[in-house]
Amino acid sequence: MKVIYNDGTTGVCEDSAEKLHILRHSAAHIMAQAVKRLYPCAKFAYGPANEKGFYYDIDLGDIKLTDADLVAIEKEMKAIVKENLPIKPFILPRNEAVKLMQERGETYKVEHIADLDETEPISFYQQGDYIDMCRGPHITYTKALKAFKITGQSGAYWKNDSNNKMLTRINGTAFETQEELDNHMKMLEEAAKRDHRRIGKEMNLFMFAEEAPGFPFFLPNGMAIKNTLIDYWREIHKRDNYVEISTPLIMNRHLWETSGHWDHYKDNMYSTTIDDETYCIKPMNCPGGVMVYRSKPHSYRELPMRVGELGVVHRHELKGALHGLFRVRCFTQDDAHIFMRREQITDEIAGVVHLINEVYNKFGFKYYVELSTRPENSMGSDEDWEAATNGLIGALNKLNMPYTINEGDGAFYGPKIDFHLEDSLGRTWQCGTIQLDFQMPLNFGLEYVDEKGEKQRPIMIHRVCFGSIERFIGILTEHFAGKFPVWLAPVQAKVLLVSEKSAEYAKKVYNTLRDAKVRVELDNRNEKIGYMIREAQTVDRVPYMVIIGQKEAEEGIVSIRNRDTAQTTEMSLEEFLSKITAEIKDRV
RNA sequence: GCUGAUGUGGCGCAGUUGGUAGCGCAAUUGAUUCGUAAUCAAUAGGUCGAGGGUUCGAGUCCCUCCAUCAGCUCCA
Repeated sequence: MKVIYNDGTTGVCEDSAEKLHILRHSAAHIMAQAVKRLYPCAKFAYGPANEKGFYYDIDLGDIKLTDADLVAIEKEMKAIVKENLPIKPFILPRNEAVKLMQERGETYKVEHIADLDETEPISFYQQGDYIDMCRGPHITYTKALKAFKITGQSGAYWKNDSNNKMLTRINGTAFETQEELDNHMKMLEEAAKRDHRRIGKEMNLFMFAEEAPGFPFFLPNGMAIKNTLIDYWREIHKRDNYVEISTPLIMNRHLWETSGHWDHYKDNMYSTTIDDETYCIKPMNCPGGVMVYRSKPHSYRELPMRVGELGVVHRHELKGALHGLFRVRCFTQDDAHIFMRREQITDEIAGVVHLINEVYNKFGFKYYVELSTRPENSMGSDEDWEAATNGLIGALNKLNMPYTINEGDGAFYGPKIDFHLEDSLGRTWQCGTIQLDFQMPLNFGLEYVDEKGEKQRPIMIHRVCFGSIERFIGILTEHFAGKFPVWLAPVQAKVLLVSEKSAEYAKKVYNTLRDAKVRVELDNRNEKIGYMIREAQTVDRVPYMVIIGQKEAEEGIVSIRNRDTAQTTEMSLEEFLSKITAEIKDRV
């Protein structure tokens, strides 16, 4: 693909990712040109390419765009492409650049120039009468943009700051060929079919009600998944020498002042008044865990103490942020707090990283790791923050774990390692996190007695694997498109009755499976077998359909239809029982 | 919280310029006893998100709230 740079030279771009990025960036310009033609008052802010496509943030004054307007903009873009305008760069010294943008009423660009390096000259790209301040490079003619689509509009703050004015963001995407664009649109449709909110409704996993926005109700099927995950969690934690506790949901304000949450997290905490005193509903489990530690003296011999808690927390999230199980106001953290000595930091963090890695591999998730450093509004000394941050970096380096740094995104009490899982739409969600904390032990005066009989202050790790069990179930639902592996499936086997003549045998098969603790259901309705299979396959997504008719009853066997292969296999009931129970036990 | 959109029986949807709510699936009942992705028929089910207003008359028009969706911001 031929591209032009801001010094006017041209070149050929071979790298496919880079090509796509340039193409999309040029698409953003062409869209802006189309918007300017239709809405001369438009002022442009930022208009970059991203991994999904491109967007442009535009100030349209009081104009509100409708879907029809977006269609018109897309049509105008096609016209610009057809005109095949040459795209030409030019460079201006700073003062002339400001002047040009002022003349054209581009106040956001003027503000942008003020943010740029003062010594650098400023480059512009022009196509027809449209001029955009831009670093480039771009395609050389508008006709090189062959496949694009406007995908929607939304609001976006100028410079992504909620204190600033909200602009109109028009989103689009572009590809090198129409075929790639079509495939992309098809992929989005497929992803929408996997939406956990839709599947959760179909499979009766969970529900929401207007009376409790953001607070999920778990239905029997969803509860089966939740409990199965918890069983798994308890098993691996017990193996790794964790103990488990449970602490109160509601504790008084004084505690939250001590922990620092009152100062740093007040706006997100629900509270209530009991006997004229303010009590808070816990948004985090750590103070509870700390109180358990503090309840008696500890020897260095007890450390590290790994204390787990499946804690239900409530946080008042902004209503616009709520999103199915991905973002709720009440969720269960698979939390644990590790109390340890300074020299145990690296080993303990490494142990947690191993555990989280094991859990994610179990489900076949892709993930990446981020290190978040000290935020602006935080507590503690610089030395402690530096020591804590170096502790995390040391452990990551020791494990050769690649990571990126997220500056200033740590918790208010310490830096953290975040694990981000990718969902079916390519969005990433923070799940696991490991936070190193020197503050909470200080605030609560935690101690242990060392080998010399002297009192020392322990260091604390806060960590979760699933993060939020609710969010994790949402991600699992989309990951598997509702076709959960046998061990997780809410209904693991469904007995389907061909005709009432074999009802007695079907009941026996059902009871045998049920007695072996298989999550089994019996469909003995007067329906044709095809009808029952269709429902078990497409709605319930049951891994094994156990078909029982006269043949099976007479021969004392079962016919097993596999959800994933659609193949039917005949076998003895004992054989099926040992197969399915082994799969459940081995968690496959 | 911000920008834009949406809100009709359990679910998915239709309802033309305001005239008193319909369809498919599911449910219930009856018939059928039928072997691998939908058997036929009948029945029942809705104060059209909530509250105000305009009108002789509002699911349709106006206002205010609530919830949801796409994003922004924020976060597990």
